[in-house]
Amino acid sequence: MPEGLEAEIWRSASAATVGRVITGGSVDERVAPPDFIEQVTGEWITGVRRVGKIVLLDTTGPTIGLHFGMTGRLIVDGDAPIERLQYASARDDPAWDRLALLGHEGSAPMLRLNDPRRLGRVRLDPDTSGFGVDFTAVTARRLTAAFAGRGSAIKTVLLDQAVVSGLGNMCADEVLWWAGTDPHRPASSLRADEVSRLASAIRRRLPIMLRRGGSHTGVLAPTVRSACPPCERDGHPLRRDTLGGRTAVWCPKHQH
DNA sequence: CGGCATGTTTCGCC
DNA sequence: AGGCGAAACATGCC
Repeated sequence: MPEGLEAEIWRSASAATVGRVITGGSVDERVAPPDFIEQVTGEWITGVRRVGKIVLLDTTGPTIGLHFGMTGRLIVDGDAPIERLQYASARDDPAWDRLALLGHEGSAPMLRLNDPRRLGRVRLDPDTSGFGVDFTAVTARRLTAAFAGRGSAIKTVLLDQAVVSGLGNMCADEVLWWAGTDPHRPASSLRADEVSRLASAIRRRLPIMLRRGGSHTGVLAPTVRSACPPCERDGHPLRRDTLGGRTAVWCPKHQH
């Protein structure tokens, strides 16, 4: 579930660490550089940013990049901003901590990356140059340019972080549902009005889901995805297809 | 027990 | 060269 929306929630929560010094910590060396703690200890956190699905902590030393994979979550000052991760464990087992950053001596870690499946990554000075337009800055013009020459399915192209950054599987299905676009359509085949509807769906629906708490709060919420009930818009049964190796949930009646 | 799961990276094939 | 799709990664959960 960690998509751009979750990264945004965690970025926001991480703001509490700005101005603090990193006094030490621990990492799982399978997901972070071995000298990570050494590199950041003694540095101050000067700001927090988000690029796509990555949370960036700027420091007086290197920038810390946090990538959450499929099951990672961030705990700031002992508080998980997103308690229940869909499809991930609801438990908060310290054995799954892949990173812990310590602040004031004697207090709990100011930041913990907890990730059972260990598909997340912790990086120093990550290269963020390859990311496409952020999901918060999508326009019809930018999408049109990005879709040119892309003959693969629009759903797959939306998930390509070099095209639009921050969209994950659930949000991609969600915006296609709202735009009324069949996820199998070749991206380059979308007409101007269809690209425009898609851009509007991304700009209008995602902020609503962000306010509701993340990518699992849409029309195609996890329970809907697994049960495929009648479409909320027109009553036609939703369909599940495998597309680009992932599950696509969509309505064959109103998505063309 | 078998199958499925939100994401990225890698690899082989056109 | 670069787009594309499949496989791999790792592990909890239903």
